[in-house]
Amino acid sequence: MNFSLHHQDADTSARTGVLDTPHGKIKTPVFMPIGTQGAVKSLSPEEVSSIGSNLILGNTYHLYLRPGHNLIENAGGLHAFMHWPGALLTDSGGYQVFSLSKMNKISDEGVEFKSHLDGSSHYFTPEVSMEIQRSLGADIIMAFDECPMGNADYSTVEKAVIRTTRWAKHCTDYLSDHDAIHDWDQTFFPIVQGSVYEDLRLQSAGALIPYSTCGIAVGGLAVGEEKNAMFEMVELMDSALPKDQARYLMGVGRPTDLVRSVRAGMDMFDCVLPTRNARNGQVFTSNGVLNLHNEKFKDDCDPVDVSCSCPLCTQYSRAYIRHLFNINEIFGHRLASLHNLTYYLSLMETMRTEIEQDTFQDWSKDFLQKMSDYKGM
RNA sequence: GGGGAGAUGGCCGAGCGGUCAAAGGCAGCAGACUGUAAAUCUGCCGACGUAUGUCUACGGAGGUUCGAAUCCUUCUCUCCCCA
Repeated sequence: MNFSLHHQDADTSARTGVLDTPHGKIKTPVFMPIGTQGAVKSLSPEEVSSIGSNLILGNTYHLYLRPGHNLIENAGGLHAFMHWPGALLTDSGGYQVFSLSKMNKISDEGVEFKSHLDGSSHYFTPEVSMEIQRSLGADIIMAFDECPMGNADYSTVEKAVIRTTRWAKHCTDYLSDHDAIHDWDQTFFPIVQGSVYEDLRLQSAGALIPYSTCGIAVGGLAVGEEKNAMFEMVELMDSALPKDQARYLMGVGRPTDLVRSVRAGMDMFDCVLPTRNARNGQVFTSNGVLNLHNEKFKDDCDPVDVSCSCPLCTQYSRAYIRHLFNINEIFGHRLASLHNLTYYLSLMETMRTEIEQDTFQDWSKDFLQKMSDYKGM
């Protein structure tokens, strides 16, 4: 796999590029829909593909617990198992160590955790995470990291940085000793930690760059810290990370977060918001966020967003989608998910175009100015 | 005709002398959601008021009591069993 820069914006750190993966070329900046358990919730792979996505996420922790990575390996890998035609990235399970921390015990070697499904005990080390990700066979595999909460104190974060560095070595050692199982290469991305502490971020980046070949991730953000602190870290990473590698800002975010982060030189994003919020009745539009449950849409025969080309906006009214949510019909979840992903993907496409045309500076300023009037964007 | 059970807020349903404007569920209304334990979670939900509060309420009428959704009388209606 390789990453090539295509165009560097003259006025900001924004850039376009191409990630050339064994399962297709990915234009960056890119937003990756999340398919944690081998499915982008409520949607078929064909639908996800049809709205222009060619890189989605899976999750090591969840797929290991259910249905089990051996099954997926025997099925020919996650691409084949879920019938996904595009490229895949699997997260390592590191985030679950954080989000399910009540059930976990972290040591320098790994994490002992209890399954959230049946309480059974399991043990993840960097090696185990790599072993599972070898089985799953994603094009991009993520380092097993420790992701402290946004309000973690300095010494906790420092420990996490040290552990994450050490674990990155364990990951790459395992990978060099164990070839890919499937017929394509897998590319390893380390994950920078350090929370909102500038020196720890720089320390983490410096220690992890040796382990990255064509991409590196920034983790541990959008986990409860101040938004300004988050962007300070993103900007810090812009200067600290190699220009010729893809930068993946993990778990981010809202539409304005994406624009601000692209301005700061980030190339890859993933977030549950478009799909989760869709299922909860909230859609992102060019004119702000809409809660589809709201009574005010009861008789509203306009499309959700006139400027959107998704199936929801081109074929159905606000009154209809509100009705679907009102009666708790899954078709509503599907349409809203398609819409939100379409919104995100088209936002990325717009940014790519604006960067290529060297109009990104003005465009992004206008966009952020307009969206500042809208809560939730 | 005889015997029995019951009527509670939009609906279902608990409560069986004060701590009851009345549990819980549903429906309704609003909000939250950032590497997905999420089709989840939170708040509101008799009326008026921002609120302390005030008023009206547990089928109707009357009564007992300091106090009644809860006890008594009676009326109306519903359901079940036997003829």
